[in-house]
Amino acid sequence: MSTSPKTALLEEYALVARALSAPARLMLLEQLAQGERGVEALAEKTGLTIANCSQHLQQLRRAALVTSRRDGKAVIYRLTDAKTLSLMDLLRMVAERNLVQVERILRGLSGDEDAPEPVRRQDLAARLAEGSVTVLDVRPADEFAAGHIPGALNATLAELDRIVAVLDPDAEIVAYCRGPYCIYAYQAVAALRGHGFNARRLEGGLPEWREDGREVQTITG
Amino acid sequence: MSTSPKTALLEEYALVARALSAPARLMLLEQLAQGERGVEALAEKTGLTIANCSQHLQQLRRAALVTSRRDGKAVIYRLTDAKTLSLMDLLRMVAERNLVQVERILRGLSGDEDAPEPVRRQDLAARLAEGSVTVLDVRPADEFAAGHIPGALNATLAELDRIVAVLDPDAEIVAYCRGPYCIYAYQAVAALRGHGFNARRLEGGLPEWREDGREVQTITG
DNA sequence: CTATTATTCAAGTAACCACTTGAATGATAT
DNA sequence: ATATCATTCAAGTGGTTACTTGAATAATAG
Repeated sequence: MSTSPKTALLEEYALVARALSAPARLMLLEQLAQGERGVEALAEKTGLTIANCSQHLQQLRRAALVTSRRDGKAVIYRLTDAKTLSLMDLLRMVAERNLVQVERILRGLSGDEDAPEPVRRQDLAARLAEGSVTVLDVRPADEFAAGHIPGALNATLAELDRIVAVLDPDAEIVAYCRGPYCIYAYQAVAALRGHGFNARRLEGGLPEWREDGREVQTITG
Repeated sequence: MSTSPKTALLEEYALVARALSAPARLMLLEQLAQGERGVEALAEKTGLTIANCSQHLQQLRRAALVTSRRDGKAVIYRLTDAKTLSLMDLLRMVAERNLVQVERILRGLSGDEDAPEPVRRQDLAARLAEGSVTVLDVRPADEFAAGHIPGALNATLAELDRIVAVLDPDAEIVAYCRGPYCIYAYQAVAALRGHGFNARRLEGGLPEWREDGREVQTITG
């Protein structure tokens, strides 16, 4: 108890920030934003070793950004609450707004010229209701199965050619992926526009869609 | 360019979080929330050496959380925009909501028993208009002079006795300080209640009051 | 130009963090 | 109980960060 309460408080706040200060942990949070997961699944998705993944998760837990529960032999992690998502989002907004490098990277992803405005979720919902749009989910099949926007097609970037072959060339396409941290949708839109399609990106991803309270479709295997 | 764009992006986001992950830098941001400052003034307020302070400020600048301009020989720093404040605030909210330690520290500051609800800013504004409340600014005199809530008294914690002597024992007192990161108001309220006063804390501090667009009084020396 | 003042840079040290490896724990099934 | 599986712990290594010290830059005053 040699430290003042002021320093003690600041150290706790700093702990939360430090938890967000490693790319590996941001990747984990992005995965968890899709839904709760076990350690092994997270390790596989992020490419971390299991021990390393576990240690990162414990840091996130210490910062109260995630919570865990036991399910048999497995330990299942999930985001503590929506505030965790807000924090990640604000982090991204500050970075995108103020860091030149970020803009350059994002511009590079979009094919460096005309980046069409992203489609807002409420607009997509309206267009979906009238059936005037094709929705493309650019995530791996297992994540698609666990929940996707109703009526969406599914194809990873590698599988885009398959989709291109069957799409109506005049269709308006809206692509989405895991969320604002995920770049699949950027790349898919760039590729589709390269094929001459009228493609745009959805603002946010599935977690945000869910957060809005909108309908989600699942495939039970 | 051996790293993928995905990793590059996450590293930029992580950079912003890392900038927030040291207590010294949070202290600097709290000071800057009061208004722009030069390096020396910041170093003195935070107790850092000048060189160390300068280096921390450069990290904050790299993360685009603060901006600097030259004014003669001095370099003046300020928060880049209101988003920086939002980030700090969200950080604090996550920490307060979910970290047991934080609650314990805050409870300790308030004299560990009955912590009265803080007064909301709009409520204080209304009460001020009808003159039914005494406002106490618990910051150092120079910060008080640079801007305070109109009609507020000023006393640091060390000077509280002076104020206690002249206050109407029946007065309702609202204390505030630098903002949510600052604990002076907590401590002042605890001390005043120890003296039998009806004292409460203002939610937020002067930066938040200003952010609301409310009137601020200054003393030009 | 030289001196002065405010800030930044550069180099060095101690502490800390990410990641790896291999062993230990905890829950379940046999 | 024993075996098995998922996760966590513990120890070690390389790289990074915070802070200190002393020198270097940049703007102004004389």
